[in-house]
Amino acid sequence: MATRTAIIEQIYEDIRDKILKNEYTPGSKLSENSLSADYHCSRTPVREAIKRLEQDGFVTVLPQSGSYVKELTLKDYQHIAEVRTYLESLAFRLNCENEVDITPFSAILDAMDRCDMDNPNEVMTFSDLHFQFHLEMVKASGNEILLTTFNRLNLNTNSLLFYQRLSTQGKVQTQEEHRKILEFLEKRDATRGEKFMFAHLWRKRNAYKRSRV
Amino acid sequence: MATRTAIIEQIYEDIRDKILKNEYTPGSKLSENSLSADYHCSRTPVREAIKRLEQDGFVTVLPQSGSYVKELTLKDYQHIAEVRTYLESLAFRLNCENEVDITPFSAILDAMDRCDMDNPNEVMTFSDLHFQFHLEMVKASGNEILLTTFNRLNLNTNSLLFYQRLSTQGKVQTQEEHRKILEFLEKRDATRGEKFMFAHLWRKRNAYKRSRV
DNA sequence: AAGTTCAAACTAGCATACAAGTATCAGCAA
DNA sequence: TTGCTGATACTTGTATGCTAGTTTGAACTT
Repeated sequence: MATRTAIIEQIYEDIRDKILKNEYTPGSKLSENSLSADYHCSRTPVREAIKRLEQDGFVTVLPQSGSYVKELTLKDYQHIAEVRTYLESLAFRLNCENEVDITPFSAILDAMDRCDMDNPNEVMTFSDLHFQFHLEMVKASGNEILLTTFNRLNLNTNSLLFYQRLSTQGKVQTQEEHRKILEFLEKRDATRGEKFMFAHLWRKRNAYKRSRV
Repeated sequence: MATRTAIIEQIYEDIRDKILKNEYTPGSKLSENSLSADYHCSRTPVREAIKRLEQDGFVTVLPQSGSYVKELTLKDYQHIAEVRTYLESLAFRLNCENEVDITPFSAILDAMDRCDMDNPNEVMTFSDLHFQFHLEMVKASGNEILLTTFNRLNLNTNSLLFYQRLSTQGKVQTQEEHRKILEFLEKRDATRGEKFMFAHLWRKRNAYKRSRV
């Protein structure tokens, strides 16, 4: 049975995906009326979906006026990268403590290795898998609150965080780092592994910071 | 002008406060009908407030059945403490980078020093100031996303995190650590300061973990 | 022609009505 | 007495109507 309340969830995800895919561009308006027409439902579920999007930082609501897709600045990206760095460092530490199985992680890395970086489609796959890897790290931690916090962290950033290194060379370096992270995880070396994980992510943060000009 | 939409905000905060004050005990039901009667409004704003409470982890909504105040387990407290540790460590590092002024922090610590731990009221004040200190650390970082993330981190935990050390002895130790944190902050020693901040918070996390029996 | 004003149209906030799923409890059977 | 069943009352989910704030643009003034 698809529960009835799933309608809101569905609208939420659909709008969010369209924002992530840039079908709704930053600054564009999200009208309750037109959206309810699009989804063949009343304004109520649309309204609740928009409220959630606002909560999660995708949308800005101006009272009595309208809802607009939020524009993220480079500074926002930097801030998100900062928080992500720390959340994922925590995830790594917890995974060491819990002695998680690394085979699922290895599987993802293997799949990433098989991607041909001269094929745009596979570059996309590579990026998706890359995100999967990091998400899996958080999921495996067994800390639900950490996972929720991570998921809420405006995933707009995926594009910028992970669609960056497109070249075969970039792939090799990224993968080397990922393998090393897994090595530390296998050895349950929380201290050094966390340091490495931190550096892996913080570098990207610094890139945002520098590019502010 | 008090904007009209403030109604939802007001209901949200009121219910949240009542949950924090234990006026609504964990497991108890939050009926849209009775709440809308309490607040002399329709179900719509109440509904949106409850949806926000659900998002923020205070309430569990069972479809077509009802909303209930979430019961937090010791494990939840541990998980929250873990995430807080890392978020505040980040805050400390950013404050070092930004070379923030430490006087507001000192002021809070001074006020804490003046609390008489034999007077229950002042113990309460001490706890509030304690939370203020940590919140200020996050606010000063200038990372809005970090602040939002921190604020959402179910503040139920305050009671357990900060109402713990009630004795004069506990106060002294806590304050010593806080002063040391400020010293590191003043010296802009991100590396060692962050380590100390981490230890300061992680100890509490370990206390939760141990007490699981 | 440019700026201002005011009214009309549009937007979301809120109230209310109805639909549909869930829980409860009385009545019955074993 | 205990366990089951079914009807009823109650809950939230969704639709819709009305209100009030916001925006827009055309007419008017300067």
